Amino acid sequence: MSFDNSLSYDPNDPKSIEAHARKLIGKTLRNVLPHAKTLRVGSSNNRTNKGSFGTILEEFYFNYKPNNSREPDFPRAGVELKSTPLKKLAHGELVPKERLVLNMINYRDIVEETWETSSFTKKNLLLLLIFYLWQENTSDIDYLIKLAGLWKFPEKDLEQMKQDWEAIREKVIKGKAHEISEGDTFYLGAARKGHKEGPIKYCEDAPPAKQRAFSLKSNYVRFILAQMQARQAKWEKETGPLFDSVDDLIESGGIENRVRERFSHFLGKNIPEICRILGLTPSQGKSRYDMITRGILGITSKRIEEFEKADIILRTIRLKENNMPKEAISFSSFRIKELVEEDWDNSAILENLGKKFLFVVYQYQRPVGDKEFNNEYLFLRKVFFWNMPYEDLENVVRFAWEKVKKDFLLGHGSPLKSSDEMIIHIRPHAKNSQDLDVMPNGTFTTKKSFWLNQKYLKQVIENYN
DNA sequence: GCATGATCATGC
DNA sequence: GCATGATCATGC
Repeated sequence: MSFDNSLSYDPNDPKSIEAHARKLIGKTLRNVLPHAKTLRVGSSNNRTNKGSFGTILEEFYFNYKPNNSREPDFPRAGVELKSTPLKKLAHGELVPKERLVLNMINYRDIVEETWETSSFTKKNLLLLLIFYLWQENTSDIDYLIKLAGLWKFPEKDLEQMKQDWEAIREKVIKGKAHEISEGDTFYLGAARKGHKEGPIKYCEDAPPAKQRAFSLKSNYVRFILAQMQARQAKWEKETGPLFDSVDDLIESGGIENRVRERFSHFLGKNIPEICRILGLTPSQGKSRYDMITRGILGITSKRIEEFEKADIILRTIRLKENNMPKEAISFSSFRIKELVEEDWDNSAILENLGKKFLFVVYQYQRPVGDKEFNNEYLFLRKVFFWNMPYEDLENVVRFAWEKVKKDFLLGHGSPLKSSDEMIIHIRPHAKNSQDLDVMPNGTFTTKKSFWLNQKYLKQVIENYN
């Protein structure tokens, strides 16, 4: 399979594929594909403009040629794309219109396979599901896409599916493929599927059997739908938007302009004044300045929808008069055992530091002789997007990470100091000193995380103008 | 006064 | 109960 170079997502990364898929929610293929009307799908000698929803989606939205490979659709990410119709019941409830067909059953191959090595598990363990609302007399490009997201089967369901798969395999081994019926199994069914040539001969001594495909029964699809709807509802509850509507986005000129605009009214103001304008009372929590920053963005104590989608990390920094950040910046605590198993390319720190940051910088300006870091003296100074230069990541952070990994394996609990001047350092990040993590040698140490060095941050902020 | 270790309030 | 996004505390 070949991928377009100019993809607007990373086909090797499940999260990126999912993010691309989620942009479809609330839209139709016609909305997202400018030339949808004239699209012609299929191979060159078999082109048609009556492509089904799934083929149009694959070929023109995800930009790869549909295939019959035994690999998942996104082989490096291990993600299999499936789109499936919903229908609306009289009282408005959305339910799956049909079972979800997965891969074809190959009667000759399955007898040689085990569940673990099967073409089924190779292909279908991580699904990207796109649910669209089917409507009568409507062309595929006009179906409204209701839901999109990754789906992983719960472990106990996989166990049942394994048993179902084995039951189907048993029948084939006994030469009874022609007797297979959907009632044989529980979650994973063997659905009759296509094949105009009629029953196929798969074994000398057995009667020919109809072609079948592994499928999820429609009530199982209903369960998936409910789970994904719940996840979507939770997400909506926990996130707030920067824009109320398309018009709002167009008028304000996109995320970057909206962010500048929101902060511009507050630049140069001190904390008490910002809080007065916003009607906020600063909390006692250590993340109080983060909350004020979110207040300026118009989204209090909620995740920001557009930042989540664009993978932007928002960080608030307080500078002292000499431009030195008062504190370093922390990342999530890691599990040492996971860190030492990582390669650089899939390391958590590379993933984090590879992202785009929005730095919101406040600075103290204290009257001469006053040593108090009082909110009165803290002013909003700079707001800017930043991402770490490639050379810093590859020439410094990479070696820092290698040292950390090596030292943890040798049993050192605090492998990298900020005085090592390697951009990042390791420090405790825990509830308290009893909140522990396990070292490779079995001893315990306080949970740790990576932190961005203050000196490095000072340079980054000074370099921005 | 900085570097390092320890910990907090909050939201889910 | 844990992660988040930070700040607080202390020893050198």
